[in-house]
Amino acid sequence: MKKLPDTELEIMQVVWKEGKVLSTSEIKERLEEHRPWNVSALQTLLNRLIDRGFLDSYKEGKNRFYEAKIKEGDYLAFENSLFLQKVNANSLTKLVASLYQSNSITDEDLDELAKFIEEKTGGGA
Amino acid sequence: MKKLPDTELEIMQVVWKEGKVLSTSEIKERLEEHRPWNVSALQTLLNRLIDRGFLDSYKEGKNRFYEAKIKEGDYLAFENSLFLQKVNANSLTKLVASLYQSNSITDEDLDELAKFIEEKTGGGA
DNA sequence: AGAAAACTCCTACAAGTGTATGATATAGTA
DNA sequence: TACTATATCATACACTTGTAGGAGTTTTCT
Repeated sequence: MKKLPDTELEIMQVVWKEGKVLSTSEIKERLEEHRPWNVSALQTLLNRLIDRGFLDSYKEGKNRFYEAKIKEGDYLAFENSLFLQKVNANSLTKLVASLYQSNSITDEDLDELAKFIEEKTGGGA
Repeated sequence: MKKLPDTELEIMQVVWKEGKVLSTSEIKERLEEHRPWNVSALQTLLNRLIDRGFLDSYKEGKNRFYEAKIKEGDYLAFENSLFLQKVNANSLTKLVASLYQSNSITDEDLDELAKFIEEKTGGGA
């Protein structure tokens, strides 16, 4: 697997979120909740995602439809793990400390995370 | 600030780690602890880092020396925060859960993180 | 000084990424 | 069928990123 370029990831996030087959214009609509998109540019990116094996597509009449071939969880596992390694020297605490010190996360985020950790490791005593 | 390309980040990590002014060949040596580097390619990247404002340089005789102009912590804050937002929809727990499920981190990593959280929030009761 | 060695600088180029124009195809409608 | 609206497709192009060759400089050594 390879890291997706920013714009292609944006598209995959829409497809993953909807969780079903989408037409080009449906994808465009969802994407435009965030920023304007040129249809042809979108087409190019969709084709690249097919080449990468992230999407499948078929045509029905006038429209082309797309569906995810790679699971969101699988891709996130890949990209998150790569990021931790490349940027934070594989140190989870370093990453969270950096986020906390720069106020990118709040005490509430830490509380929520603490609960998750408790669930995962607390039972093993 | 802008996200650094992979190779430029590799270089900055060496400069940050050493924590002092380094010559081209010193940087090359450190980099080559991981993989081979072509000197000219390295020069190009160093120049790009100067253009971006990440490095300063001066020449002394035959050699050129480089020093960091941006602090590691400042850059990490930027990149970590951006990554959390773009890839994990700003959910810290989602990020950590993904790392844990894919075995990219261990129970020990979670324990260490739990201690960090305790330090930061535990005292505020 | 002259030759050799070490290092830098200029330039180039292929692949990847973001963006868009114009041509073509399909569907609906008078 | 001819017209129109809508969508796709092919192609292109500039900018970014990764990589490297070769010319030019400065130092070193004899």
